[in-house]
Amino acid sequence: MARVDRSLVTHLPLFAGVKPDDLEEILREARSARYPKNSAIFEQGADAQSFFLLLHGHVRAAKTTPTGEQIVVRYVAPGETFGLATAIGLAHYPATATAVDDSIVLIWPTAAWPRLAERFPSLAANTLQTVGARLQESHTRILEMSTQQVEQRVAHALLRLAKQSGKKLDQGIEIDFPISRQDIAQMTGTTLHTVSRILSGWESQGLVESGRQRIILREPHRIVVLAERSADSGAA
Amino acid sequence: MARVDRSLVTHLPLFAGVKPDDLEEILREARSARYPKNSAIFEQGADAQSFFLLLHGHVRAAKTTPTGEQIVVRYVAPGETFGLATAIGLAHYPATATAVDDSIVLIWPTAAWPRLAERFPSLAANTLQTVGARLQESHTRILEMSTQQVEQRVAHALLRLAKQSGKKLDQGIEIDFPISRQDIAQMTGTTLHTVSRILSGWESQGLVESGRQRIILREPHRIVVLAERSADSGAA
DNA sequence: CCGGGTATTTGCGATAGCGCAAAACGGAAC
DNA sequence: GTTCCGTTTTGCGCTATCGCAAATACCCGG
Repeated sequence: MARVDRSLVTHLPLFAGVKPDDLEEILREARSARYPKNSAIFEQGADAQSFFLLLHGHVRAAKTTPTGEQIVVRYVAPGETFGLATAIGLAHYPATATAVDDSIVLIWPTAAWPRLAERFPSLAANTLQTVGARLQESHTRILEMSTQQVEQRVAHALLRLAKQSGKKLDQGIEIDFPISRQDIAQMTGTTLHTVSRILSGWESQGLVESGRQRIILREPHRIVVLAERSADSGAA
Repeated sequence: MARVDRSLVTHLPLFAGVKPDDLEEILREARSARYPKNSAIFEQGADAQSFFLLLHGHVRAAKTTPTGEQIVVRYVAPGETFGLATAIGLAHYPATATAVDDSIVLIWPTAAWPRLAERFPSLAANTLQTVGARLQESHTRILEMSTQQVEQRVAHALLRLAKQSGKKLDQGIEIDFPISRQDIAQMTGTTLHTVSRILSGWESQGLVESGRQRIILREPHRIVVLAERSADSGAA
């Protein structure tokens, strides 16, 4: 099996506090794979046979209801893990993972987790921290959905995406992977129609520039203001 | 310091796979305390100086926005941990914890966590699992808020409370701690008014019996049906 | 360069649920 | 028993947002 280039992963928070030799040992158990744009990595409900570290590209994790509605749980950026079902004690994946761009991942077999976690406490501790961070994010999202209107929620969602996966351009910050109105709707608990209306409005005010699966934040600061403004404060 | 009675905690999932001697060592680092009904255990934003295991009673974890709106993050039942800020790498509590009933807790100092986690991998693994389970619950809640109407969400919330903290009575299942319409609103992303209207409706159909901070599910099965029914299927 | 399919925009009517306000109720303290 | 305060109930108008439908616009493959 091809050796993984350590320089890509050494400085990830996931491996903070792991000694180089130990890291070597951890990486020896992984293989790497490439997923082309729009290909499925795993399906909700399938046996959790592996867990993943994204090296390159972007992955969308989405959860589907029995009746077919979907929500986007999160977008995975390079350097982040996903598919940790095993680590948190699930036999099946709770969501579906899809590459939204050509992506390269490291893959560990589920069976390797217990040994790795016991042998490398830093790895377990780091994983606990990332899962905890995701829990915080979920709570924040619940708080927003409970207390804010759609426009604010969309603003927050885009700002978060920009921070996580934004590419700085002269004209502003571009979300660095293809994302549709529908995706944003599924991140914010609304419909693609409403998202479209909101972005149209922003576009006419020069706040964003957007097109087919593409969004550029032209005036991030003014969007921050939008995101934080309380329900009443009206517009012109 | 008073020795903690092992029989109360031995069989908790948190300590699964921990040897009796080790458990003894873990418990030696804890002290216990009693919080009377409606007393604060810690405040959102405060230094995370301790983490907790609830032995008896019920605790509400709630998150507040800068503008003062609150949501209930969860209710803690006996045997569950809370205030794990440290374990997930936070220096400050992300929510406020309040005893909703006279409660007894075990308290470990934050500083004890890193050593315990490293020394007892089972403890770390179990904690990762509980945090993971909470993450799943949060995602479920987000999914519900995104796809269901208020009545279904309230139904789900009550069923979950009944499962977690229900007391079986002849007449049905009673939520075993004081809980107001406002609390339920804050768990489901709606207002106390709407919750009140919904419960009034259910009461007149004999589904529930409720009063001041008290709810009995008289016909859990019919509430399950309500919870699962899709948006359209109308009522009489 | 030309389809065909997907994504986006936009209009318009319907409505679930909010927000405000006021009244009724229930419990606890004295 | 009475008072006081927090909780619950209920009425009513309002509106943010949905849901449906139709028209564009855009991109990709051939």
